[in-house]
Amino acid sequence: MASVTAPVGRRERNKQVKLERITAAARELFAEHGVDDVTTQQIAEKADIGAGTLFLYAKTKGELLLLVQNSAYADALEEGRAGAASLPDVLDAVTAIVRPVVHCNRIQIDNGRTYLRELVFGDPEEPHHRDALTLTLQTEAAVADVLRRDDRLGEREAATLARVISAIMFVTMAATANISRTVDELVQEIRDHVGVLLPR
Amino acid sequence: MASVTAPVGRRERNKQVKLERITAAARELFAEHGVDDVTTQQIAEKADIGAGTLFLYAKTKGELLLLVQNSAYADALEEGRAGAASLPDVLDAVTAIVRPVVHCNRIQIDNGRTYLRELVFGDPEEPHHRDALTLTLQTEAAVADVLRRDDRLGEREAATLARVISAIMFVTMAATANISRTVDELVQEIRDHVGVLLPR
DNA sequence: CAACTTTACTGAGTCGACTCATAATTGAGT
DNA sequence: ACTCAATTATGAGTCGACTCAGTAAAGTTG
Repeated sequence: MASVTAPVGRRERNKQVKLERITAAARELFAEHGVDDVTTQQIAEKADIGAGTLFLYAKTKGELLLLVQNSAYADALEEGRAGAASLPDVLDAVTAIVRPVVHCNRIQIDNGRTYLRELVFGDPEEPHHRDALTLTLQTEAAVADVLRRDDRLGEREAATLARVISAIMFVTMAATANISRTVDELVQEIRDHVGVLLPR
Repeated sequence: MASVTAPVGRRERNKQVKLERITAAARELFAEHGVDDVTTQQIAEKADIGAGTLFLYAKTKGELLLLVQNSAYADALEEGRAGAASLPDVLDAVTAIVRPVVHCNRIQIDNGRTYLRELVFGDPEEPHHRDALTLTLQTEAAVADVLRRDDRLGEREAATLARVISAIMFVTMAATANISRTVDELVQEIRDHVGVLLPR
């Protein structure tokens, strides 16, 4: 998990600890039962905090899901970057980034759907929401890095193509938000589209 | 308003009447106060039915919004088709269809956002949901009809281009779901994109 | 360290979407 | 007209997300 925050007084440290307890509790419960079948009370109980305290760390249950998925997403992106580094073929390398990202949004299909819904329609001013958008851009940047290896692609072409791939990932996941598809099927579908777009 | 249902016994007629009362009540209240500031109780009261009865006509409050917006959407599409018929220029004609459709999803910006959210993430098996998807396809068909006037565009080209325009409308509205933009600004933006795509 | 300010925590309470057991209403069969 | 079996309506009740007034824990100052 990629932590970004800085430590200071006891207050800050306590806050950090609680945030992590909440994240862990929510992640486990969401993964096991699905977002809709977990109450905020249960999460609070598991995290050993008061029911109201939860809402000091995430304004809504939806934001809480963003919080949880973000931490999984950050891990997935790291994994994808590492995998891509050792793959010479550009299409393989892009796929290596795509797979874990798709995977972490499909641990529970309904959770993935709810996550995307929050991402698109939640309040973009909320901190966890901003984090989510940042991760999206970081994914795009990772893809662009891979694309730049192909010297037929200039800086601009790589950036645009990366955004297009990012859009395809998003649309593929959103369009299937209600449908049971395996991660492999989704990844293959995205890979096919990307294959068409890359220079031959 | 484009009604589709057939009349039969008293039972069916009563049902129809109630559905219309509900739709009218919800439409007024949503338009005046916004979806989030209207309770299902208020709607039931205004429609003069029991609180539970509402949920026999729409499984969730979200479905209720689809029900309402669909009837406005159907009107808007009719208006757009009529307007397009008298405009010789293809770009103007497409814009004539686009404008009322965008408009009816922006009467209240939050309603538009909630509508799109339901459309993408709601249960596609629900009847009102299917109606909404049908309207989207009908809009696409109306655009395709206009495009076919240009004889440089074959049947396939017109169909594909119509879908692309439909996608642009959707994405433009979704991407600005959280942002205050006037209808005119959105329409202009869409028109610009379409202008680029049409053959010159 | 005592007095005081600021920040964080708490859980009982609110509010509203949705359910469900019960009661009407309808239409078919006789 | 009179069963009787659907079908439809009802509203009190449930359940859970979120709030808020009161309390506790840091931090700060002299």
